[in-house]
Parts: sequence; C-alpha cells; structure tokens
Amino acid sequence: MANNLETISNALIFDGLPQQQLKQIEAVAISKNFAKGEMIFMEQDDGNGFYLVADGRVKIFKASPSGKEQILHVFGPGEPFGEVPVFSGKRFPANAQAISASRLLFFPRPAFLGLITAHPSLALNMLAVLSMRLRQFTYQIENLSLKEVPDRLAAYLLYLATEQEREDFVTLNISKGQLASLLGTIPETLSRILTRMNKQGLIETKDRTIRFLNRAGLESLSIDGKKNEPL
Amino acid sequence: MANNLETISNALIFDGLPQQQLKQIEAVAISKNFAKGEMIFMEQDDGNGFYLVADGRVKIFKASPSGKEQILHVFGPGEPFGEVPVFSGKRFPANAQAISASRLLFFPRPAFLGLITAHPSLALNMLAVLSMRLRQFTYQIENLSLKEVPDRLAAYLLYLATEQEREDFVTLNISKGQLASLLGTIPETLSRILTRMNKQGLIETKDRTIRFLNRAGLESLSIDGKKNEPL
DNA sequence: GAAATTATTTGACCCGAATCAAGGGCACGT
DNA sequence: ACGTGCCCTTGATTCGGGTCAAATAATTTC
Repeated sequence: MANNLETISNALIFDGLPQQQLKQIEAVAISKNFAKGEMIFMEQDDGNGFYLVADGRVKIFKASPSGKEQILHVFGPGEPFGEVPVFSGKRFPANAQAISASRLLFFPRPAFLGLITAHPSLALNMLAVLSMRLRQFTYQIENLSLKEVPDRLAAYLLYLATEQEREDFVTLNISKGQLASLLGTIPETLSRILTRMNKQGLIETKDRTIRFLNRAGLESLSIDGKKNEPL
Repeated sequence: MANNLETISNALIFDGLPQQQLKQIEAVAISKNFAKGEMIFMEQDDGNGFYLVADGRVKIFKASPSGKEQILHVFGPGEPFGEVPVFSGKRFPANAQAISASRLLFFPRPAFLGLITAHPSLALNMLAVLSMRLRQFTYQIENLSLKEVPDRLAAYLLYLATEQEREDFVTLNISKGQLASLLGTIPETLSRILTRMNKQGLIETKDRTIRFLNRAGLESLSIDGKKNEPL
C-alpha cells in the first residue's frame, strides 16, 4: 500500500532515474482501482497509455472463441503492462483482467512519450523491459511447442523457486486453474499431473504449497522431458 | 544487393533519421557473410551486438534435445535481429541460422548504445520494433496454445497473402519443412493437412504456390477453427 | 547426367492431453 | 448451521497429431 511516488521509485522501469524525474513521472500518473475479476482492457481496444501495478495482481491473457484461455503474464506490484500499443501504434494484442482487487497507475501515452524522449535512460529502461519480455515469450513458446505438460510444470515450479528464493518448496500465487491456463493446459490435466508427480515421489502438494522431494528429477524433466530413459 | 548505406536507409528501424545520422550508423556497421545453413549465433551465446539483414534470409529458432525445432521468426532484408541481449544484458534466448547465403550488418553493442542514447527517435524506433515483435509473439502463443494445426496453417496463409498483397494465392518463401517448424508441427503432419485441404477444395497447391479456392473457408478456420459446425 | 542428398508424401500405429460427466471439499454470505 | 458457488479431483472416452517406417520426388554435387 505504498503511495504513488514510492511505487514509481521502486519500479524497475524507473530504476536509476533522479528524484526530480520521478516527480515529473508521478505528476502524469493517474491512479485507477479495479475490483477482483474486473477487465482492465480487452484485445483490440485502443491503447492510449500503459499501466503500472501499485497493488494487487493482474493477468494478461488470450482467449479462444470456445472459452479456453492462455495466460501470457501475471503481473504484481512494480510491474508495468500494456506498453505495446504505446510504441507499436496498434491496438492491444491481448486482454488484461484484475485477478485480485488492484490499484494501478495509468500513464497516458502523450505524456509518457514526452518523458521518454527527454530522458534517454528512461528509454533504455523501457527497452530493457521489452527485451526481457521478449526473452520470456521465447521460453513460453519453447515450452508450448517443444515440451509436454509435466515438463512445463516442472520448469515453472523451478522458476518459481528461483523467484521466491527457496530451495525445496514453493507457494503458488495463483489458483491451480490459473496455473493450468498459464501452462497452456486445462485444470483436469494439471490436477492429474500433480497427482502423478506426488505418486512418483517428485513432489508433495498441500493446497498451494508444493514441496520438492526430488529436485534433480524435476530438473531433468524440465530440461529434456523423460525421453532419455534407459534403453 | 544494395550497399550498406542503402540497406540502412531502407530499414524500418532507421526510418525517419536524417542522412547525417545514417552515415554515423553506417560507420559502426560491420559486414559479415554467412553460407547457407551456417549458424550465426546459438542460444546462450553472449550477445555483443545486433544484426541487420542486408541480403539473404535468416531463421531464429528454438531446438529441443530430441531435435525438434520451433521457428520464432524468419527475417529477410531490412529486418534487424539479435537485439534482445543488447538491452536485456542477458544471453541470446534462441538460435540464429542463415537459411540461404546471407550478408548481414553487425552493430556492436557499445557503439549502438551510444547512438541510441544520443538520438531519441532511434530509441523510439527500436521500441516500436520490439513492441511489434511482442505483438507477434502473442499471436504465435495464441496459435500454439488455442488453435489446431489446420487453423494455424490457414491463419499463416492469410497472413502471407496480406504480406504479399495478393488476393487469391501465395508463394511460400520457405520450404514446407521449415513452414511446419514455424507452425509448431512436423513435416508429415503439415503434408497431410495440405492434402486434406486440397481434397476439401479449400486450396490448390503446386510446389510452393498455394491458390485459395475458398477464402471464406480459410478465414473461418483461422478464426475459430471448425468447432462452429451445424448441430 | 548419374549418383547422392535432401525434401515431401503416405501408411500404420500410438500416446498425450482434451472433452464430457460426476463427485467432493471448502469458503462465503445470510 | 445451511445452502450456493467455486475450485479441484477423478473416471471414461475420444481425438489430434507425433513417431516410426518406407516410398517417391526434387535438388545438389561431382
């Protein structure tokens, strides 16, 4: 529950900027509140600015006509989203929805473009953010195309462990249904795989806590699947 | 077979820059030649600069241990690639390989960072390029996760028609095997689907030329698959 | 231009994961 | 405490598409 200036100061995207510029940035930010489940924008909407999460949690996702969803990102405090239309000049390529009650800072396009033109290091920060996101998408595409669901799950759990700076267990910050959508599968399949991994002694799950009983096994799965078994 | 300055002038990434800056840019570019099939860089290599295709064609791809490939992009003349490490500070997230004999202009990281800091519009161009690429990745993820192979193929053919400014036929600029890898499938499956589409009267294929016999059918496939059939 | 690769097609088969259908557990509001 | 939903799990079944194997066609190379 930080104030706007604190939120901006702590965001990586504004990292390294002098206090004075941060105040300029704060001056153009507009605070907006969203209830849990509320849509922030939809694919094909015009994007007249981008958002920074102050509080809460937001999912960016694609939806198919039949109702299946693929989550692209889940963003929490300090993370920006919705920048693509600002620079591409096109519409939003995906949907954004609050998955918990959220407070967001909105930066209107013209004001932000002015700031970025005037401050090269802000431009470089933004380039870094977009590059990291491209990187992440390459991993997501690799996972969807080249790995099977258990491998993706293993990779995600290990990533989460790094994220949470833990060695032997992680705590999911989204529901299992959402995790399924993030991994490009459906809840039924995820549930079955978790059950199987428990039986195999790889993990031990209790609600949203997953303990690693065989980290090496998970790592092997996450890297090359289980194709490398004895002949 | 344009010279370096022409190549740079025609690249979208340097669009709108004054002649004098283009010459500065040309001054830092290093021309490199690659034979067909030659690797340009591999995933996890250090990225000390980025490339601009002057001549030829380059594929960016991920590979699985079992040998399957997923193509992320195919770039031709005027298109930049390998920028992610320049701004993210991390290593290449994917592989790059010449799929035909190619001449590339290489821009070393430090020189390019200098240019971008000095010229805001170059920074904005680069932001636009990365944003378009993020956009494209969202479509690729959507295709892989939410659509089936025939739907992806239909979407790709229609995209290609737009690209080539044609109404009723397209000419593949990559082999069918490469197309399979771009669509996230394998040559056998692509071959079967092309055969099926021919039988269904959707298309007519002759080598790398594909004629649309039922564009509406393709469009319907590309949007929501064939789930919307009569009850 | 003939041999040697490499690309494409076709067939038989198999497997991972989606779909369809219930059932159970838990939280929340009244 | 008692529904009413929502989330998660489990079972039975189906299906898309990948694997393996082999034949054919198209290129490249010498």
